[in-house]
Amino acid sequence: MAKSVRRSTPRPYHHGNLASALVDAALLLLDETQDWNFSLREVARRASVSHNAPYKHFPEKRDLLAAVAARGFEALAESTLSSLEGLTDARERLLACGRTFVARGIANPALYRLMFSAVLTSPEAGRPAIEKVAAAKARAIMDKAFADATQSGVFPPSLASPGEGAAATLAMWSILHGLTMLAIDDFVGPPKDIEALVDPILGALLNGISSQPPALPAHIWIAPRL
Amino acid sequence: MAKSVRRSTPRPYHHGNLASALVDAALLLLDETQDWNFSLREVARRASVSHNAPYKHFPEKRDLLAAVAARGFEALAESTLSSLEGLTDARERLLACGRTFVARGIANPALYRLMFSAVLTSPEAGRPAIEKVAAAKARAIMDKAFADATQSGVFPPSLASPGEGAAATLAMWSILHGLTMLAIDDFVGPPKDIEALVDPILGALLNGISSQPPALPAHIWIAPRL
DNA sequence: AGAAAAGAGTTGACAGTGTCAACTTTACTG
DNA sequence: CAGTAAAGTTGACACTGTCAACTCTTTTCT
Repeated sequence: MAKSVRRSTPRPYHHGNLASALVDAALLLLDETQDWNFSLREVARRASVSHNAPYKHFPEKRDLLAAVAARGFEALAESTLSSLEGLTDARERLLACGRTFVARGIANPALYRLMFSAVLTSPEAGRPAIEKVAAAKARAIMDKAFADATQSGVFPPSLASPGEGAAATLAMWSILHGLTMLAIDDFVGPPKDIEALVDPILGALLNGISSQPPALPAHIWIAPRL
Repeated sequence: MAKSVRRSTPRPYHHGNLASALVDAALLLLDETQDWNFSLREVARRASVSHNAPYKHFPEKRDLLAAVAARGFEALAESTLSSLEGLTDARERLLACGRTFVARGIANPALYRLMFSAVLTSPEAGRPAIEKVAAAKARAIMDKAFADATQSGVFPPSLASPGEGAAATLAMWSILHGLTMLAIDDFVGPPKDIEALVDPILGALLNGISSQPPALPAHIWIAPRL
């Protein structure tokens, strides 16, 4: 803790990099309280800085939370990728995506809730940029798995069209998100058993999609606002 | 506003019934701010009572919110029932349930979010009783529609077994909840178009379920903790 | 009936919050 | 090496949820 200690990363300013230390502290508090109603001041306390220091890095509390959510999406992307390692069957890969998605949510409910919550969304600017790019990264992985599955014949070729493809991925996205939410918000349980349900449930959806793809009413456009 | 005015409902105490007036005010605030971070004091102000009057009816802010959520579930149950009127085809009825479910969520995002949120859940007591019974009422409607569909041959008879039936309804429940959440949290849109996607998406799931019902891993038990 | 108890609402207080403004210290720039 | 901008601090403000003590009204009990 001595000030003379040299770090491998050069610390450009007073603290080193407060910003990421604050995110760390917030991540911890989020896990402890399972709620993002903790005070900015408490976060500052944990980082051993004054109650106003955070404002030099995050204009509002919301911005800190957005940075936390971004971390969550990055972690999700990483886990998903590593869960895909070694799997070659396209359908297997889709199921693996689903399993890690739900598992991560159940492992850290408050973080998951925050990531998909709209507390972050400001009326005029929408979702903060930092979160958008992190979320897009995570989303791209699943979209790719889906596209691969289409190409390798798991789904009918019509799903390669942007419209039908979007509807199908939205369906998958929805069922996973819904299942996770219901589990972490205590509407069904116990959580570990819910995880085991991803395969059969997502499996049923995939079957339904391949036998009769969700037909998009013409002219409808689904905006993936990530 | 004079005190001498006689109401049809006898007002037993000072205000009439503050409790429900508070819920009304909170419902309004919820809709205005799209967030339940409004202050209890503001609710009291709107009901023209002192900042501490609410505590005579709700021990904590959480309890007021629970009452608000309960109202939401009751409204949902009512809408669902009325959307079912005149529909006889079992599959049509299931789709109608889905449509109203999503539509209600999109029509009042903050209320929907509150209803399914875990802010209300206290660590020891779980979800407040008042919300549980209201939610159970709403849930029972969809469960019944599902059971009817099984009985009238939309799904294979194995879905009449408690296990498979539970998994299947959970799948439906999940895809609707997930779709609604993604829509109201601004991950996909525009909302009106998402509503139009309920039929094709839920339809695909129903197809998948009937062609190959989600098989429950033995011994797994899904607790519908409503 | 009247007295006593309970219910409903009020006033005042307390610690704690998010954020603003003004200040000091440090690090980097020309 | 001076000067400026970034990073962090101190103090203040209005506001919050909740507790305790008080008052007024309604109900209940003899």
